[in-house]
Amino acid sequence: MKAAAPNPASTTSARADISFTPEPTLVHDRVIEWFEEHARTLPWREPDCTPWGVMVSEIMLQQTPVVRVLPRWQEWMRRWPRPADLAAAPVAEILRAWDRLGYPRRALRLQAAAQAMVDDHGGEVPGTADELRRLPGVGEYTAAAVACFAFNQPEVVVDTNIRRVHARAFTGHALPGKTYTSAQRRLAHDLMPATASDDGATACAWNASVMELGALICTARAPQCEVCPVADLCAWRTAGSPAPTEEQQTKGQAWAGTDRQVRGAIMAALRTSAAVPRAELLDGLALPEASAQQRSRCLDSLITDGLAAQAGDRVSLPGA
DNA sequence: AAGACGGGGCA
DNA sequence: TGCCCAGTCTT
Repeated sequence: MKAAAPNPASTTSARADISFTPEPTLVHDRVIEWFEEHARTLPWREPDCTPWGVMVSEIMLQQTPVVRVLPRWQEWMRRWPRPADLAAAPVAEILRAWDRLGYPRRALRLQAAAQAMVDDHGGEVPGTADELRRLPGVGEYTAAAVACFAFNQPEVVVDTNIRRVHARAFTGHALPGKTYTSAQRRLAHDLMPATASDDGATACAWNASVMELGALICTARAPQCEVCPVADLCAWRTAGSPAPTEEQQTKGQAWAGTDRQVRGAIMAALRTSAAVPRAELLDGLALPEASAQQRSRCLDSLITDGLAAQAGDRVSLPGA
């Protein structure tokens, strides 16, 4: 596939004055060619996958690795093949089917998004990033990703993998830093292939290819530069592969003893049981270090979030 | 701009 | 143990 020159006039910014090292078109061609040869075969990338299938995959893949998503995605698509199917499903079943993907509020938001599609979009996944962005649980990344991967629209897709590849190949940094800056957004935009000649096909290929390169080769910990198609062009390599600065270190979330751990333990217990007395549920958590107050507070927060329900003394998944 | 929000696998 | 992963939402 032939990549064209970067977008000349798709914005008001004076792109023509910006010069990149390395030359973007060269990187486009190399990375897209690499993708065509080495990309993983994933069900949501198959041509027959519906926009809904793409949407479900994108929500599941927020902060969750592909290998853990695969089996859950297969089951979800079998049980709820259209937005209306998920919208009509009991919340308890959805949370059980979400299993241990983590951040279960994503499952709730996905159902809310499905309901919005039924209410406002004729039961279909909306086809533009602006419409997608208004759905619950759909942020800047997911809106662009679904518009691009399901509807072939040349949106600027930027995830953690893409930020890292950009930081290394074009900015010369080891890591992109914790926050997504306006400078990074502008760089990603300026690096997009032109859309005039091919209706955005190369732009979408570029998005998918850079993401895959970041996931498989240009990884955070130990990048495999030996097999990288643009190693000889990479600004970070050219600079001698400097180590990450203090600023670029990732924050690292604590886990042991946090409310997130306790909430997760409560959800795990609720998924495998019918309604249980509150005290029995909280006392049964295998978390010796969690105080009674913390357990109680976390259960209350889950109820507030709509992830658990209490009727009288008994607690269960919502609607169960 | 920073913090909350799950969970498992790998170095 | 610490770090990382196709982010979003709230303050």
